[in-house]
Amino acid sequence: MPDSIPVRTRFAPSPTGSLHIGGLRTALFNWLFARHHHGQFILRIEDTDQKRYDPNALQTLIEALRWAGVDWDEGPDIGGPFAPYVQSERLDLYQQWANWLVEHGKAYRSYETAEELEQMRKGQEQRKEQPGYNRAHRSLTPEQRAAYEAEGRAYVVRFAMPLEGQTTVRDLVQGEVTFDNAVQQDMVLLKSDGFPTYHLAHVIDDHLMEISHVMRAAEWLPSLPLHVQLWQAFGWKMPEYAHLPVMLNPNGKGKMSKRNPPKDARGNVIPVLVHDYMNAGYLPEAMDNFLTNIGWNFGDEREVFSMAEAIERFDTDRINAANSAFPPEKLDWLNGVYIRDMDDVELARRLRQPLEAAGFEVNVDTLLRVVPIVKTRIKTLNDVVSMAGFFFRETFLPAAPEQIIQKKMDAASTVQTLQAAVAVLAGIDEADFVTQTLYDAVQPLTETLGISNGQLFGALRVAVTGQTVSTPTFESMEIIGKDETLRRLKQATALVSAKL
RNA sequence: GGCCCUAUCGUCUAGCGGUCUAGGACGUGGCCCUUUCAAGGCCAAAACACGGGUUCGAGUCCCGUUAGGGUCACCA
Repeated sequence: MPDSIPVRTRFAPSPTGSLHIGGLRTALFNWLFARHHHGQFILRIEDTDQKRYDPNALQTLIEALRWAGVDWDEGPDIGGPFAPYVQSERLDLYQQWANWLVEHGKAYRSYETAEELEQMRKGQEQRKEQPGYNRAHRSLTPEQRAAYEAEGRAYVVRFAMPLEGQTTVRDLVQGEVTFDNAVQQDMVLLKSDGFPTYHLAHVIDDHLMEISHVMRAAEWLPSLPLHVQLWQAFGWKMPEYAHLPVMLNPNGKGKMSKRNPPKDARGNVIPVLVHDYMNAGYLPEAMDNFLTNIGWNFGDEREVFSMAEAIERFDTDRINAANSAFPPEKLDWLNGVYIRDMDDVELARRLRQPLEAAGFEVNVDTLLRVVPIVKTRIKTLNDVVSMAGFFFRETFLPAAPEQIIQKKMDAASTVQTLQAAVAVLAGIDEADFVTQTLYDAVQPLTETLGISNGQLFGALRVAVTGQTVSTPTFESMEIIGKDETLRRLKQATALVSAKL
């Protein structure tokens, strides 16, 4: 289904730090939309605020997007027909068009100093007036202007917003939105340092880069009338706008932000940056699926789907206009789903990193054998460390004797149990040291010892793994091997004996 | 406070006038399985904010109220 106008969307973050989780969702939606319509997705860097510029941010940003599997057709790293894709390298363009607006009476130079503006705001506050620029320099006489110029004053270029009438836009998500022009501000388009503000830069770039659809967070909705008027002032064809619902804190109070860190139901801090999720062991597949499900719905009552499937049916008509709270439990659940569904070899590959980061030397053969018994037990990749890290520990860390002793047992009965198990296990050939054989050999001991499976297996499990919460007993023994299993059981016997 | 947006289970959502005694998912509770922890299976509790209209008929359309959110910079 060929579209009449080629779809071109963009993600235009400002490089002020690592990518915000909400930013990733915005990127994802733009990307999904472009891919669905067989169009292009562009990455553009909006570094027009010199005060907030972070030189490492671009790299981090790219890293996060790549991690999530978002790819772009044009961007600062790969160039493209409308390069450069970094706004600080396009300054002359913005200045040129700002001048054009001034020359055509659509904008004007404003010479107030920061202090003067501060004064004005204070006055407004005292008089309990609505804050905003008073348009003092909107109609300066040529003489006044010349005087300020002669003074050598710096100036900003402000947009001359229409003073009456209304601005109505049909937003793809929000529907028809109408604003009174009279309450709008004469916003700054070009700052005194020669850099453009977002308002000016995005309109010029979206025009020049032939962007067809602007999908951005609903936080931008209040400045939409300004943008619409800017498009009209330039006489350019406006792209479609789609304002995405804002992602709110898990409790629904306020949007997710770095200041004011969100918390989950138990009071744990919820990370806001994509890198935090990367480091916490979340899978990009799960993260993408999760984020795509907030504010958009796959349909058919399906919640688990790949990005390839999402691309097939992604469109703006299923985007919800209502804001939504960030559901952290759902992310954990989804991540678990993806871990369980993953091929063992692939999962092993991904488990390696967190294991090594925890200081373990990873034996790949062992890891491959461990994967099947951990995959249903972990929610994040990092969970493997606490659940199965012991398989890779250089020297075994035995559990405390109290932990080896099971419910309704004492040191004496535990020692008796461990010794009985050692006797049985010692008689099994190394080649037969596999789960089922071990189970069949050991289980009958419950009869002779008069204890339950739970007591028997529990004692052995804690003795052999060193953990009260761990992978299952016999599976773990098989991986650990006969010699080491026996050694650990004897060590545990000694440990508990000391309690007699 | 002004302006704008939104309003279905605790949460993410389905629902686009009759098929809604409102569906799915997460979470929660219970049961089963069980060797810890999970996973898995089964079951349960849980919502159309309120008030007016429109209509034969409203969760679905309109208005108001209330509530929540966003935004009011030479930041994006």
